[in-house]
Amino acid sequence: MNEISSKYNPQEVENKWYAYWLENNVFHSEIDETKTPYTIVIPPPNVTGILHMGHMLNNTIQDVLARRSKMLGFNTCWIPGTDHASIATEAKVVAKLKENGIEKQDLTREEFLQHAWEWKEKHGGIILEQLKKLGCSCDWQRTRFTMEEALYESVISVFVDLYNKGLIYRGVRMVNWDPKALTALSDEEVIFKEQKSKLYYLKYMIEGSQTGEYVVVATTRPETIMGDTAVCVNPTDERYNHLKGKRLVIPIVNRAIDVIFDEYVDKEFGTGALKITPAHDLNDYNLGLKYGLESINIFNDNATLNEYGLQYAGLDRFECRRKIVKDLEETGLMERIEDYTNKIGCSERTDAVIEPKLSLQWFLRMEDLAKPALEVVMSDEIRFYPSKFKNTYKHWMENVKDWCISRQLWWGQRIPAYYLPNREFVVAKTKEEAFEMAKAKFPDVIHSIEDLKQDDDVLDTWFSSWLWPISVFDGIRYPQNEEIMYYYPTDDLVTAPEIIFFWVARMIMAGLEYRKEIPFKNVYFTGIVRDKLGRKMSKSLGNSPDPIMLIEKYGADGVRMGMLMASPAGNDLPFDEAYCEQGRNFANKIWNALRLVKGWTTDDNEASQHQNDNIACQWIEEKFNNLLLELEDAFSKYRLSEAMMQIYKFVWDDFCSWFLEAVKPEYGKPVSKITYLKTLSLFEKIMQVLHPFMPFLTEEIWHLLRNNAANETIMQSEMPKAKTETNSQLLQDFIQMQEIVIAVRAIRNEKNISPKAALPLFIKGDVSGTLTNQYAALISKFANLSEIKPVFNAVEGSVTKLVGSLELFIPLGDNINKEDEQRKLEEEITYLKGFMASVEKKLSNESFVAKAPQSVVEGERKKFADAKEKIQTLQSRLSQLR
RNA sequence: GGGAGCUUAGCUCAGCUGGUUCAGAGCAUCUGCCUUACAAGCAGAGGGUCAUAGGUUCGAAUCCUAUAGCUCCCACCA
Repeated sequence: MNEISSKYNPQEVENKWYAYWLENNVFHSEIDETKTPYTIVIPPPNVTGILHMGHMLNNTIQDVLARRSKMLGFNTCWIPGTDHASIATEAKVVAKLKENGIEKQDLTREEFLQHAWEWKEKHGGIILEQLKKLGCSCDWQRTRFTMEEALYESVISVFVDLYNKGLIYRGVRMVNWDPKALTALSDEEVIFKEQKSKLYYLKYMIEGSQTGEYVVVATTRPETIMGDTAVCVNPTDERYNHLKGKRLVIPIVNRAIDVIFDEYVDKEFGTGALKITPAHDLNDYNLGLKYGLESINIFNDNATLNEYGLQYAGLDRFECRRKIVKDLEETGLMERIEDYTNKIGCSERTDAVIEPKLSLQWFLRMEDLAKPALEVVMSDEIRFYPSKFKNTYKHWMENVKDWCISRQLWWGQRIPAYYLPNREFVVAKTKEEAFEMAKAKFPDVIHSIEDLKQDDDVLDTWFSSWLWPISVFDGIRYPQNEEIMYYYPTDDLVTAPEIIFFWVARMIMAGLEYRKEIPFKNVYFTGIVRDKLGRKMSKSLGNSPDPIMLIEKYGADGVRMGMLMASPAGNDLPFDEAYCEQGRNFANKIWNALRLVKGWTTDDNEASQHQNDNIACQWIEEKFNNLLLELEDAFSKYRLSEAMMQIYKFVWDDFCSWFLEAVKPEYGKPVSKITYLKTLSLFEKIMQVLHPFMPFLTEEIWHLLRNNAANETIMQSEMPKAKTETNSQLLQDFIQMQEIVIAVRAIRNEKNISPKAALPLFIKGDVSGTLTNQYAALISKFANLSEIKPVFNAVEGSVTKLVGSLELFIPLGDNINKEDEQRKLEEEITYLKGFMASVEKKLSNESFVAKAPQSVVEGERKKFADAKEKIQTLQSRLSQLR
C-alpha cells in the first residue's frame, strides 16, 4: 500500500500501457464471421500536419466509440491514415525548396515529386504518432495513405469510369484561381473575407463628344480596365438614355468600347454604370457570353499583368492598382474615391486573393450523383447528429454545382487523359491502354506511344478522399473482396461540420455510386474548438495550446475528459485548460479510491457482513445499474459528454462519498471479506464503463485490482450489462437516510460543532423505512452520532430540522439561541403558507380540477396536505419555544 | 440577399410528447475543516422574472406570433 503514491502519475502509466496494447495487438481487427463488425474510418489528417485541438476532440470521440463498441462485443476496426493534401503539401514543399534556393519551375515533375516524397517520408505521419499519445486505438496495421499505390489506382479507375459514363467533362469555365499556388480551386476552398477597400469612380469619355461629355463608372478594381470590353447600364435607367448607340473610351487605355443595356445592373449602386471585364469577373463573363463580347485576359497566372497591361505589364495586380489610380488622378480621369467594405474571396490554403480566371478544367457533373445522396440523408438511412445539419445538407444538395476536379499541381493523382498531336485526347488507366485507344481512334495521327502527352494536372484531393471508406478496403479495385464485403458500410463517421460538402456529401455519393450502399450509418458532427474569447483556434492567431504539452501536463486521460466535458455533438467547444485540470483531478480521485481499497485488510474468519455494508452494497449496485441504463441511453443519442458526466458524478458522489465511506472500516480494522470482494468487483465494473473515456488510468487500475494477475486487458473485457428491474424502495430509503445525514451535517456547520464531537439525534415522525437498524447504523456512522432514537414529542433545548415529514432534534442545551431558532421557524412557516396558498388557488379553480388529468390534481392535493401538516408541526414547535 | 440555429445561475450547458426530474448539472463563488484514500481533498451554503412583449391553455422554460441580440451556412452585387 505504501508504495502507491498519493498523486496519480500519468506519464509512466500511459507509455507502459500503450506499448502493451501494441505488443499484444489488441487494436487489430480481422474478419471474423461470428462477430458483427463495427467500423470507423478516421478523417485522414494532412500527412504533413501536426495535431491540433480539433483533432484531439475528433479523435477522442472516435476512440470512445471504438473502445466501447469493442467491449460490447463488436469486432471493432478503426482505420487510421493520412491524406496527401495536394495544395497544402505542395505549398510546403515549394516553400522548403525556395529556402534552399530551388525554384519549382526549375525542376522537372519527377524531380519535384521526389522532393515531395522525401518530405512526406520525413514529416509524414508525425500526426499519427501524436494520436498514439492521445491513446487512440486505431488498427495501425491498416494505416492507409491516399497516395499509396492501391488508393492512387482506385482514384484513377474511378476517374476513367466516370469519364466513360459521361459524368466527367472538360470545359472552359471561370474558375477560382489561386495566383500563389498557381492552381484552380473549388468554390468550397474559397473563403470570403470582409475587407476595407475603396470604390473608384472613373471617367469614361463619350467617343466623339465635342463637349467632353463622359460617364462615370464605379469599380473596386481599376487595374482591370485594360480588360474592359463594354460598359453596361440598366435599360430602364433614364439617366443613360443618351448613351444608346454611343461608344465610350476607356481612360488611359484609350480604347473605345460599346455600351450595352441589361437588367442585371443595379441602378442604385455606384453610378448605375458598370464596366464589363469578361475575363476577370464571373458576372461580367456571363454578360460577355450573352452579348458576344470579347474577353481580354490581362493577367499572367501569378497575377502580374501581361502584354495587354500596356505600360503596366509585369507589375503585380495590386501594385498596378496603386499606379493606375495615381495616373488616373493625375490625368483628371478619376472623379472621386470612396471608402468601401466588401467581401473578397481568398484561398483557404494560401490566403491569396482569388482571381477569377477563365481556364480549361475538368469537371464532374453532380446532379445525378446528388439526388440519391440527398435521399438517404432525408430518409434517415444515414443519421446526422445533431440532425440540424440535415437542413444544411439539403440546401447544398439541391443547389449543387459541377465540381471542378482538376488542380494545376504535381503532388496528387495525375489526370489520366492523354493528348494526341491533333489536340484530341483519350482517357485510360495507363499510357499503354491510352496508346491502344488512340491508335484505334486516330490511326493516322498516332505512331508511337511517345506521341501521347499526359495531362499535367492532378486531381483535387477530395477526389481521393471521397472514396476513403471504400478504398481503404480496396473496394474499388476489387469490389467483391472479403474485407470490403465484411467491413463496409462503416458505422460511425466523426467529423467537422465545415467539411460536410467537401467530404461527407461526396463520400455518400461515391458510396452509392460504387457500392450501391451508404458508406456509413451515423455521422457525428463535432463542434469547433474555440478559445475563451470565442475565437476559433487557429495557427495564425496562435491561440491554440499545444496538445502534446497539454497531455504532458494533465495526462492523456485528463485531456480527453476535458475535451469531452463541454462538447455536446454539434456544439462549439469553448476550450479552457480548467477542463483538463478537472479531468486530471478526476483521475487522481479514482487513484486515491484505489489506494483506500488496496489498503484494506480482510478477516478471513469473519463470515458475516456488517449491516452497514450489506445495505450499502445493495444500494450501490442499484445505483450502478441506473448508471448503466443512463449510459445506454446517452450513447444511443451520441451524447458523449452527458455519458461522461454521469460516470463522473457516480464515481465522485455515489461511489466515493457514500459507498466507500459507508463500508470503510475503522482505522486498523479489517473489512469483511464479502464487502471487500464486492467492492473490488464494483470497482472493476466502474473501470470498464469508464475505460472508453480514460483508457490509461482504467487499464492501470484494472491490473492493480487484480494484482497484475490477469493477462486480459480491460479493453478486451466484456462491458457490464444493465438489468431491467430496479429496487426503487431501496433507493428511496437511502435518499431519506442521506437527507438526514446532510441535515445533521448542516446543523454542525451552522453551529460550528466539530465533526469529531459525537451528537445524539432524536427523530419524530414515521421512521419505519429509515430507522430500521441498518439505516440507523449508517446514519450514525456518516453523521457521527452518539445515539439515535425515535421520539413522540419534541425534545427541549434542541436544534430542529425538517426532513420530509420527519422532525429532527439535536439537543444542544445552552448552545441554542432561541431567537435564532424562532426566526428560522417563522421564516419557514411564512414560505410554506405562501406555497399552500398558491396550491389552494389552483385547486379552487374549477376548470383546473375539471380538465387537468386526475393524477395531477391528486398531486396538488397531496402537496396541499403535506404543507398543511408541516406548518402544524412547525407551529407547535414554535409555541413550545416561546 | 437567402437559409438554419441560439438566448436558462458568474462560466459552460441539460431540460424529450406542456403538469413531482421543473427550475437542474458541472465548474466557479462563499463558509468551516490539514477528519489516517485524496487540499488535485472533505463538509455545508448561496445564486436564475428561463432574452423581451403579446397570444394559446385549467396550466408555458417548453407551443404560436412579433421584437431585440448573437452564431453559423449559402449567395457573383461592381
